[in-house]
Amino acid sequence: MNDKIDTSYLETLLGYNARRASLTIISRFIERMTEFDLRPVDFSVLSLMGHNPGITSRELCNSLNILAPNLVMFLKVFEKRGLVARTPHPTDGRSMGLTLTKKGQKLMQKAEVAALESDASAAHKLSPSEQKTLMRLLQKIYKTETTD
Amino acid sequence: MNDKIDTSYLETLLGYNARRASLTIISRFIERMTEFDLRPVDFSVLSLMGHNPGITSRELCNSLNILAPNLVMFLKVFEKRGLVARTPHPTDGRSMGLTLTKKGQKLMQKAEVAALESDASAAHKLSPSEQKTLMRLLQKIYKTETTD
DNA sequence: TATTGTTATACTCTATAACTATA
DNA sequence: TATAGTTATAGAGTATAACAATA
Repeated sequence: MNDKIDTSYLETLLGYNARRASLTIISRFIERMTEFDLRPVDFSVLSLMGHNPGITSRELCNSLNILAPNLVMFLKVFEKRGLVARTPHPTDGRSMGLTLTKKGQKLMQKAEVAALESDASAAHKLSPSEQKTLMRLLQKIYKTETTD
Repeated sequence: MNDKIDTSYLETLLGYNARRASLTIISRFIERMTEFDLRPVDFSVLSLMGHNPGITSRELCNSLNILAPNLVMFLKVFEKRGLVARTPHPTDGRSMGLTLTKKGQKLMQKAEVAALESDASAAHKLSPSEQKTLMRLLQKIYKTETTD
């Protein structure tokens, strides 16, 4: 299609390659998650909640680089869908402890399996050892960064 | 900071790692490009134009996954800044051939050097061979995809 | 009839300022 | 005073529909 267009310079850039690969993986992920009516952010928030029962909004925001005002809306929708329960924090009266409901847990169980399947299909051209290497190198990049 | 939050599951997902790494690299890139008043999209468009003189809007859109209506605005700004010249296409009266002006060329020469520097600094924790491997694996992922 | 480029517009995502209640 | 959560809103980024000019 773009036969005669030379993209060789852009392909020498790490940022270009990372963004293209990231978009490829995520667009596949988005498609896969429509079944559960979850966007990538929704998935991350709910997954973190499932693995960290009682987590607070602030902790979610810090971990996922989400701004507080934006999280509020997400949580409202989750509550309306019956996926999340908010219970008063035992010691801090300002905070709310967030947990998945039974319904939320059942949904995320299936969604997390689907997520791994989506990953596997996006990386199907890579050998298991290449996939491991890729994950390691990616983490090496973003984990060396200060969060803010 | 997020000491007690368990993100281990998310870190097993390729998509999560790719997105986090991609954001790390790109936020650094964005910062570096403020000097030239270029966003990542601007850089990609102008770079592709520099390496493919006479490229058309449609070709840019296809190569970079940009929608035509959005490109129009970018090009207007580029023209106003004196970075891009539009000349009638030799054979197709509908198309316009896009080229960098002298000013655009000088800007992109410096910007492309800065881009490579930004990349290098984002990947400073990776050895040269690791960087090469990372690029290869990323390309393997998005190049196996059909563009549309 | 199909395609390039364009206009206008809508929608989503992300960001900022200001408020409340608790600490 | 500082922080957690909330409200309202603004901005950037991305998407859709419809049109004129040319093929």
